[in-house]
Amino acid sequence: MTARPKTKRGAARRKKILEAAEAVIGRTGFASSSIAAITQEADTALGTFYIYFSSKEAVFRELLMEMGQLTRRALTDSIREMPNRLDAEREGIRAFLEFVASRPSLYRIVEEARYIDPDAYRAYFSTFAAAYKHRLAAATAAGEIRAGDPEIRAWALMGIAKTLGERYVLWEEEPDIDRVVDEAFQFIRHGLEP
Amino acid sequence: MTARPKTKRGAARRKKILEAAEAVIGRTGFASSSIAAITQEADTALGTFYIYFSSKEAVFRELLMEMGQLTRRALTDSIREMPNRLDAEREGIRAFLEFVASRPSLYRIVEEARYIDPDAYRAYFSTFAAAYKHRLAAATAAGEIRAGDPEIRAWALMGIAKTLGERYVLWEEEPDIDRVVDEAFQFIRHGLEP
DNA sequence: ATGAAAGGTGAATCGCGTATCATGTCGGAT
DNA sequence: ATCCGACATGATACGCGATTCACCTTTCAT
Repeated sequence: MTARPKTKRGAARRKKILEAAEAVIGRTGFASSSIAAITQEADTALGTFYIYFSSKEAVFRELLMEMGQLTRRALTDSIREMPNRLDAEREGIRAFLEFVASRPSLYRIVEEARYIDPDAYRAYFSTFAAAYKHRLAAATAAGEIRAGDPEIRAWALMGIAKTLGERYVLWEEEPDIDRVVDEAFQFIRHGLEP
Repeated sequence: MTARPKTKRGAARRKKILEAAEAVIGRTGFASSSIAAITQEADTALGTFYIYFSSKEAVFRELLMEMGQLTRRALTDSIREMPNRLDAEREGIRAFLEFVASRPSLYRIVEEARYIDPDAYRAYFSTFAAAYKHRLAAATAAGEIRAGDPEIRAWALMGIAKTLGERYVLWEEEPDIDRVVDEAFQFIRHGLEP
């Protein structure tokens, strides 16, 4: 019944399966990732999977959560020291693209969530958007950026990041993140500047 | 062997199945759309499906092509009369959002192509990007917009459109397209203006 | 050292959905 | 009116993969 592991052995095994799931699903997509393939990648018997996860969807959901936490952390860490919104935008994009480069599987998993678990997908991005909107509104009030609907802007900016991440990080053998950040930021800066 | 229809009856039947496929796949996603569900929606026997399509992937690919043509047409039609790039940007976004509103299924199908047929998905957007890039480069040369990498800009702008389409058209009961276009365009205009 | 709980196994079950095919029906050319 | 190719049917074969389960092994508290 998908119990939490109660020994270090169990915890290690669970982790191994979770990592294998990330790798396999990230590589071949959700549909073509069989439990057999995942457990094989984890050097584990098939049945063991069901000790820690109730279904394929369940691991998927857990990976989505993980992605959310990691992305959030990467972004807040990169932004924390920035003196104003525009600098924060630039570093936020950089952090995001670097995160995509470091965990490409997780990026693919998030996008595929739209079809596996639409509610979770919506919640995922709506949460990001809400925080983003809040920051943009504060920056507007502080006069750091031009006035404008902070929600629409938040979604537009997320759209830029998502798409550039896919095109210039996932699709590229050797991503040139600095160049992409610089070019994108020129556009965004003028778009937001007072 | 998936022959082209040779009578009007055949052509009508094929079309009926294609439309049913668009509806069903757009509504429930590719994975959970069985041939049975599609043929049922088309008031057709299951086996008839295979007279016109060799597999589920095959209809999917055809729908993707259709979407490409329709989107292209909608965009070029809306842009044709525009005197400059900035006006074209504004009307291009509007046309895209209106197209999403009118054919939501097709939007979902395109995005799901990433997982069903990755090569086709890449080709799809790369083709758009190439044309877009060309236009942005021309506009730069004409002094209509500030200098900047036209390719990165093209992908960034496509990202904005895709994401706003999803959030403010697909997810909204009664999309307020004008408002979204106005807000997004303010941002884009300043981002590109000389 | 021991036994009970936790962890691990993989063959077998089971449901589902793709694709086939043997058997009709239709339509329009002659 | 007849006939032949085009169309249409739906029961069924078939494969695949998720999930289960009866049984075995390891861990660790006592």
